[in-house]
Amino acid sequence: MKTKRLCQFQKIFTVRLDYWWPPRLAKPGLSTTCPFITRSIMSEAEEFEADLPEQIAVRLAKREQILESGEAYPVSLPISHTIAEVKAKYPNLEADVATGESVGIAGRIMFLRNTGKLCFAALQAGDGERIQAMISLDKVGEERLDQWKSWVDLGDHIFVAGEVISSKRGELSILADNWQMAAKTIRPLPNLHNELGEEFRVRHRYIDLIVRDRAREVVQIRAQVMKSLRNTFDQERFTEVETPMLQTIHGGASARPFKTHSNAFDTELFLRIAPELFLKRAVVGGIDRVFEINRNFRNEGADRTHSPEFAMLEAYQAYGDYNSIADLTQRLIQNAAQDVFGTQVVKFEDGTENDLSGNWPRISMFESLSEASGVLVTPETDIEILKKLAKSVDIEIDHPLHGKYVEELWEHFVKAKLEKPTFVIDFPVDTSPLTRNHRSKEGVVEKWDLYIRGYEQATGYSELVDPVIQRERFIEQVTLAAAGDPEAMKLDEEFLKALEFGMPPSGGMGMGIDRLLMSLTGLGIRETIMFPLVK
RNA sequence: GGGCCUCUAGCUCAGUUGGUUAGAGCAACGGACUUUUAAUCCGUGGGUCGUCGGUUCGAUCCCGACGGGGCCUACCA
Repeated sequence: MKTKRLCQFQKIFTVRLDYWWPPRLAKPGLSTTCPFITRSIMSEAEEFEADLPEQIAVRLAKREQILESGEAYPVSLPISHTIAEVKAKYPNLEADVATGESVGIAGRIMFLRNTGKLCFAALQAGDGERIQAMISLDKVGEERLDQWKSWVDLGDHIFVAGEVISSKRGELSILADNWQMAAKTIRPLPNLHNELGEEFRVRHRYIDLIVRDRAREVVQIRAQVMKSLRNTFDQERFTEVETPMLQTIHGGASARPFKTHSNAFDTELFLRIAPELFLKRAVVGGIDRVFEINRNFRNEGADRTHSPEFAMLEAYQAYGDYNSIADLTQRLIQNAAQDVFGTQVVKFEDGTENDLSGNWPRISMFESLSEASGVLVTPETDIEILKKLAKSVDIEIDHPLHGKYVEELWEHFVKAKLEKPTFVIDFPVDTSPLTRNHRSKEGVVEKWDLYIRGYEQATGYSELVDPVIQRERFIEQVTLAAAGDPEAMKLDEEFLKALEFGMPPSGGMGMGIDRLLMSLTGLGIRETIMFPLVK
């Protein structure tokens, strides 16, 4: 596929050189009276490479013809109204009415019907609004009508000036006094009557955006969700910052990083897997309520819920804890649903609903696991008992950490049964190196994961701010790394130094924006990201 | 990483149990049409059947490798 595309591209390139380099002489058969009619598109197209895809050769030929008598890509056009403005001004015209108002509009041709002396075209603006243009012999004259018929293709950007009327069929239209090419297209739009395949849509998102309303909607929804999140943070007096994406030590999460190299510093750099350690430095510095929405990069598998680069939200609140930050998270999501959809019960395309309203339950990881499995599981439970339990339900775990077993077992026994948004609270200590020990329970930390529709949506902590314990936890991680766990964190001395200058007690949270969009729309991650990475 | 499936025209897809010339709709080209909405009518062109190799008298079809894509599984705060 790739090589085929490349070949086509090279062909076009070759054709262009061929055209521009030896200055082209006047065409044979060029008539002084009516050049556009006497030279057929086909004979023009035959001058191009024979194996160039036919429709592209034809359109390149049309482009040349247009350029000979004017502009195919004019720099500006006398546009007086958007399509939406014209439609808003005349919402209910009777059939066959002339308004007397002249406008100039532009749009992409999405429908084209050329008949003998009257041509119709549906022009579409970027926002998807459409209006009909009518090109008639008595308004534009024979020459311009013939040019319209031979030069204009589906997909072209066209400017039309004329009176706003309604057609005999009652459709709001511009009856053109004049028309002009706004941008000639070289490639044909795909067949608009069939659904495009998923792969085609992802690889050609710009076409998807042209032809599919929902694709445009998702882009708008995403923008509105971002705006709503920032509004909520603003209301709660949080400050937005941006922290390094290129880091000398990757930390703040356990994931395999992308590596790169700085020539200037002659040093290995990592694309960040999380902004956490820098945002905490900001809190140390006195930015008490801080958040960042930006990209994280993880060099791991990609599937319906994972993308190698993904938008991440992290927020830290001084003098908050994992309860206050859970409350904040709930408000962020509920406000987003309310702001964007006007309801906290969002509806998906397949008819299912996602009820985000009310106060979300908080369940304990150990208690819910004990209940679901019928085996009492606590931080003191012998790891051999956990191994036996895992074996009894065919879960294979090969990991030295007690907490890893607890989490895996919890996912097996409880996760799938969660329907409403739920905070799962109080995680094992040994898998949460950046989290404060629970204020009253032994062996667990003040951490929650938020699950919505079975996906992990967000996570929150009472942040570990004791620099001595933090150092111990890091050393444990480094020991794990030495033992071959590639995801274990590296010791970040600069971060520890910052903590030693005193970080106030804080709550912190992280949430995947793409997954939030999934929860709000029911779409897969490759639909919520406009241009997802494809090979 | 493991398993299964898939790749045919610009797009969506048929089809060939291995056989002369690979089809449809839309799109394109030529023609007719002053109210079309996937118009209609007449005519025409367009394909290295993902790539390379093997089996065969003969391969788009069978086999293998490679490449693209998908699904399941594993990994993934």
